[in-house]
Amino acid sequence: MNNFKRQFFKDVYDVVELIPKGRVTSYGAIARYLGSPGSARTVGWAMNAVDKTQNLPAHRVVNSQGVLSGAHHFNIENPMAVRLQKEGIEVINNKIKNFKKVFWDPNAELF
DNA sequence: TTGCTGACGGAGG
DNA sequence: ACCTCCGCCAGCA
Repeated sequence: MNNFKRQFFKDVYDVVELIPKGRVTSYGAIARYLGSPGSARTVGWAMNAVDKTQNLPAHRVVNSQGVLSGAHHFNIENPMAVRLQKEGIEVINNKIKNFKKVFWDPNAELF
């Protein structure tokens, strides 16, 4: 059980690392890919636990609406929105424009 | 153990 | 487009 949790976290990080530059995915998509469609919040929790120590593109993970719901967890000097815009993603009012186009679904791209 | 919180998601109104 | 409610799973006091 405890081992399962470890694996779940590890898988989350692995999937996040696989997100291509200029693309984004959602917490729910990751959770679903890992076989726990109801664990979207846990995915967010995992991100919060790792972003301080690891170098993970957590800015490429948003909610299902394309909103940067976790932007306030990033360093003010290096905001989530700016990081995304540097990768060519349009962010307007804390929300990703053309979300469907830049959306990267691990369930479809991976297998 | 209980209850509250939260980087969520979907269904309704 | 906006707001609410409910289900979900860990962490924490």
